[in-house]
Amino acid sequence: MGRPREFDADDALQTALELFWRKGYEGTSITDLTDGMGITKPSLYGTFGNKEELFRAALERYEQNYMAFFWKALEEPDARSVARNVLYGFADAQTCDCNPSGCLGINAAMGCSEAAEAVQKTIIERRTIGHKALTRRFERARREGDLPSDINPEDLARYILTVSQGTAVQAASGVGREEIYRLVDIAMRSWPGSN
Amino acid sequence: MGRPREFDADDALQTALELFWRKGYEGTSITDLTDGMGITKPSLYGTFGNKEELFRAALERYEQNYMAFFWKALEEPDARSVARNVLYGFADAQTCDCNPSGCLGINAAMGCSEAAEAVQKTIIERRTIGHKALTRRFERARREGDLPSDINPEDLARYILTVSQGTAVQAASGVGREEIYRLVDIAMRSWPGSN
DNA sequence: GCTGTTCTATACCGATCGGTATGGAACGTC
DNA sequence: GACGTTCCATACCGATCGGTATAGAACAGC
Repeated sequence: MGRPREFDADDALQTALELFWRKGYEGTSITDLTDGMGITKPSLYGTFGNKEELFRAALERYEQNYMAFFWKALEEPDARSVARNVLYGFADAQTCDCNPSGCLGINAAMGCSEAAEAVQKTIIERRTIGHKALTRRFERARREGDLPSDINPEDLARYILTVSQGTAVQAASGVGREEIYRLVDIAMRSWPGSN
Repeated sequence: MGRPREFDADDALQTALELFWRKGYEGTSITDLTDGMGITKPSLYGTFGNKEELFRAALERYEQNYMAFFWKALEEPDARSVARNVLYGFADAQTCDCNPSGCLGINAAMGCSEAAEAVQKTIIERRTIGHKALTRRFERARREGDLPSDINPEDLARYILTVSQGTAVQAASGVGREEIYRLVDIAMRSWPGSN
């Protein structure tokens, strides 16, 4: 029933995702989106609702397609491997030649006007979810004797994620993968009992 | 000669600095600025040139008034104290109740449109200057036997600055000073010979 | 008090922002 | 082949973007 759409909604969403990733939420205009996706404004609004809904769809796709390593890393047998895989997983995602540099969440949510507060809040919530999951994984490691009992799992998780957010800034400003790898090696030296 | 201006240019610049710090370069509109500074558009343009020049003036003031600790830290006698002072200095600046949260350079330069490319580039250059200065300080420390000779000063400097950029993201998303202090303590454990 | 200069207030500029109304083109169904 | 439905193209909407022209108000020097 009805005329079929002339574009692939999945391809279009992928393009929107990459644009938001590269230029942020407010830095990407509707014209940027329609030009990049190769569709017209009514098609965009008809298919994706509005700019904010499109961004949320892109964010969800981003998490499923590029942040899957994080949840996978939590299944590593020991806490040190979890931390390593998280750090290197972020480093890889942020410096892949086939992706924009840096992190979608950070590029999109920093320094935006009041109009983007809802989007900003959502991204901070997502970060909090990741922090809580990593904290729980480290709590388990401590119960299992995998981490010293004087370690605070919440602080350790925040440290790992903070380094990853820092590498996102580095990557966004053009620092390459090899440099970031070496930096992550140094970060891992802070691991309990490393030296 | 001529009518004297009815506002204090220094106060106005300070207000602009705080607005840019809080909402970024593109996230802060001219109306935000004039409203906050309590002046009209012609006064703003007459005094500061245009938005970009005003931002550059605010950035310079920011570095002089809020980033002075960094250059001071380089004068510490040993490399470990340098690193500690840099990390805690950033943490303090990013989480002071009297300032906006986070870092002006990061809030302003992440995820902006092509229109802000020149500003973005300037901020990245400033970061590079800081990285080079810290690298040279660590090179000196290595020569002085203050750091092991198998340490790469450039990578170590990048690690310290990356953690600080990560804490800027944390602070901007509402994480408090005490949490960031504890995270910095963990980061310092990666220091050569700490454990 | 006049003049020249500098500031401020208002109103305005074209461009772009996110979003939509309208009309015609392309389909599946009957 | 007419019909209802869906999609696309164009043109448009009010609001806001960064920036400015114009005109009057407030001063210093003479």
